[in-house]
Amino acid sequence: MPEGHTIYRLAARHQAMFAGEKVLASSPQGRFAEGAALLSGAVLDRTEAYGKHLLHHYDGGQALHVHLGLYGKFADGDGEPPAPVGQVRLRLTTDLHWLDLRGPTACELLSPPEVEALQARLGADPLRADADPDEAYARIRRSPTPLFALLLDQSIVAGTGLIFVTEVLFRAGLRPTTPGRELSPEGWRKIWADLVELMGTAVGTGQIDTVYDRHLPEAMGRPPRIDRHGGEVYVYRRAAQPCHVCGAGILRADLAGRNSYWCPTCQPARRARSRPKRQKR
DNA sequence: TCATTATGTAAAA
DNA sequence: TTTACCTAATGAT
Repeated sequence: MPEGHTIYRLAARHQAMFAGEKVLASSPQGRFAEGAALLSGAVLDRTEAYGKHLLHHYDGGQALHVHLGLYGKFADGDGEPPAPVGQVRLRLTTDLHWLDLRGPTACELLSPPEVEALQARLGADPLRADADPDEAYARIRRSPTPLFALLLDQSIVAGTGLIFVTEVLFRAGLRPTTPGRELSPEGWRKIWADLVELMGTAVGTGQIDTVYDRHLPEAMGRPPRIDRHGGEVYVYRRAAQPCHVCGAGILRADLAGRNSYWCPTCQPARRARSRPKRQKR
C-alpha cells in the first residue's frame, strides 16, 4: 500500500539485490506464467521508479513493470526461497536472493515504446530530477476541480498518494475542496517544495512524517502517534481528534471517492472576503 | 471467525 | 460516478 517513496526504496533494494545478475523468474500462482517464462534467464541492467510505477530494465530491452495498487506487496530474503505461501504472482531468484510479489494491480513485460508511453502519461514526480512543476501548475491553475483530486491525479503529479496530498494541503493551509484555479503561484511553490522535501525524507526513513519540529509530540507534550505508516501526521486518519496546532476536531469527508481530512480552523473554507454574502430570494 | 478497511487504478456504466 | 480488482491487517463478534 505504497506512495511514491515506497517504490523508490523498492527500486533501490531490487537493484542492490539483482543488478548485473542473471535472474530466474517464475509465477507460482500461474497468472504471470507466460511473462515469467520470457523473463527467466535475463540479466537485470537497472531498476527505476516513476511515480508509483516500478520498472526493472533487463538486457535485451524488455522491462518488467509492476504497480502495487492498493494491496500489492513484495517480500524478499537471502538464500533459498521458502515454499510459496498464498498467491505469489511473481518470484525472482538468484543464488543469493529471492523476491516474491503478491496482489499487484500490474505485473507485465513492456517493450521500450511501451515504457515510453507509460512515462508519457505520468505527471511531475517530486522525487525525480527531470520533473517539471511548471507544467503541473499549468494544469492545476486552469481547473475548477478540487486540489485534493488534482494532486492525486497521476497525470499531473506522479507518486503522490492520499497521505502526502492530505498533509501537504494542511501545511499549505488550504482546504481539500479548494478549486485548482484558486491556487496562487506562491501556493503552488509551497506545495511543490513540501512534496519534494517530505517525499525525499520518506525515501530515506521509509515512513511518512509531515509534522514540523515545533508541533512534534516532544515539543507539545502530547503522546506520539503509532500508526500503520509509522510517522507523525497532522490530519490523515485523525477524524474527530484534536488538531495539533489549534485543538479543533479534525473533519473527514468523501471526496473524489477517497477519504479526505482537514482542520476546519487551520484550513479555512476560503480567504476572508470583504464582499458581503449575496442574499438569496 | 467473520467483516471491514487500505498509502490505488482502470474499466464499466 | 460506481464497480471490480483480489491481498493482508485490523477490528468486531
